[in-house]
Amino acid sequence: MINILIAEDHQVLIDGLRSMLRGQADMRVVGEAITGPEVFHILRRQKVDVLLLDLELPEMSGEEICKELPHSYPEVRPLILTMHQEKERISTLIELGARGYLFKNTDKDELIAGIRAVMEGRIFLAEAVSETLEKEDEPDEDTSYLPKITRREKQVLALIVEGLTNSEIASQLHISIKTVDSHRTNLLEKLSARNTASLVRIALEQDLI
Amino acid sequence: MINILIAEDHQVLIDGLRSMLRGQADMRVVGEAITGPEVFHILRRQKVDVLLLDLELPEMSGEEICKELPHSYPEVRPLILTMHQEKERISTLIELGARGYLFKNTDKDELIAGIRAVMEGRIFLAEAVSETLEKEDEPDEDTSYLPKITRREKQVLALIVEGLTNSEIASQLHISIKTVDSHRTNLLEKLSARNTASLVRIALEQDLI
DNA sequence: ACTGAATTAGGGTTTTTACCTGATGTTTAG
DNA sequence: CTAAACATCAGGTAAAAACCCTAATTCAGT
Repeated sequence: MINILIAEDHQVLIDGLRSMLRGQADMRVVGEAITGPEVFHILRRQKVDVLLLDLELPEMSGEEICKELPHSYPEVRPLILTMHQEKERISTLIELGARGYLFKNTDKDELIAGIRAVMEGRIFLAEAVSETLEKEDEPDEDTSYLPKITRREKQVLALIVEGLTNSEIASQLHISIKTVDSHRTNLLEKLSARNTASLVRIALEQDLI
Repeated sequence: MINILIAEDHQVLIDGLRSMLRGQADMRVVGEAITGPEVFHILRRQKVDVLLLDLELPEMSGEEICKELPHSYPEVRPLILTMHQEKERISTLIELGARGYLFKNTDKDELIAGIRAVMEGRIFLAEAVSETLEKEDEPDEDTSYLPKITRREKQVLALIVEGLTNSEIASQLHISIKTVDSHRTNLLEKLSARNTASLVRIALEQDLI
């Protein structure tokens, strides 16, 4: 018997998952947690094999929960269930101990397959995830690949995003305005930005600060 | 018999809704649409009383669907089902013809009550929505209140964030560079930004685009 | 010790942004 | 209907950013 805990704050989703699992004789939903702390509250008194985990729970992020789990409950296999497909987060979560990654547009078959896979100790990624991750390996052809920003450039970039001018950044870092200008030019080049506006947008979107 | 069409692109949600409606003898799910155009495709050949509508469908926004519905299918009552509670959008959607507004953390009772209410011609708002709307009246206390950005300013802001210069924005919107400059100045003032960089940061942080 | 990247910095020019004052027609909400 | 808010545009100025070229020093890795 596979004991499943659903960690999800939307009742409709919970019902959807329960309904998908209803037909499986060897699977049992042993609880529902709608906040992060509740997950641990239930784990304390209930044997759980697979944790279906929504990443956007109140009070505690999915990352935090995954980070905590291996210490206290190493036998629980977290299976991430999320709305968005950000390739950045996927690898992070797998490193933190997540055993699978599914989207909320998954169907019954994929959900069941995912649960069985993580029970057998394998890592299960939804089809869409695999596609996303594969693209990471290829050195990329024409699409914007991530250029390496240096330490200093990162500092300058952070101050630009905060709204400081070149002269303000110069005095803050005790360097010349011309140097800041150089870093700025290099940042524009590396991030393929046409001006400050797109530079800031890209920095925030790619989480480079 | 109440004929219900589910417009939702996440299979788990669809199953959740179906499962919640299963017990109701007088309700019948007559179809599932996972994109905007599909909604109209099904409406063409199927009598529908209540449309359970997710706002984030592919290919067509919830607003667009609500705007189209009254013309072609005035008998269909749209019941919005969404993740986020943005008070701005709620009133807009009600004006566009939405008959109800529910969140995805709604429970079975509220969903059923909502469907019956809109069938009887009433407007049904989830509890959480009513609370949100009430707060609109209060002029806010000390917290950073949101300055109202006008339609035009929003357009200009979006183009700034995309990295366009004033002259590019001017030709795109068919107005003078000086006018774009005015809008830009007003945006800086309204959002308390000191320059383009902070303007873009604030716009993205506050999700004003 | 050599190499390459990183950091630093200068001069000079053009483009863009920021800010000022003022003005006029249109839209909207009370 | 009427005032307020919005959208439009002008001239002018100063500051900032963007782009050009060049080049010295430092620092890490082979």
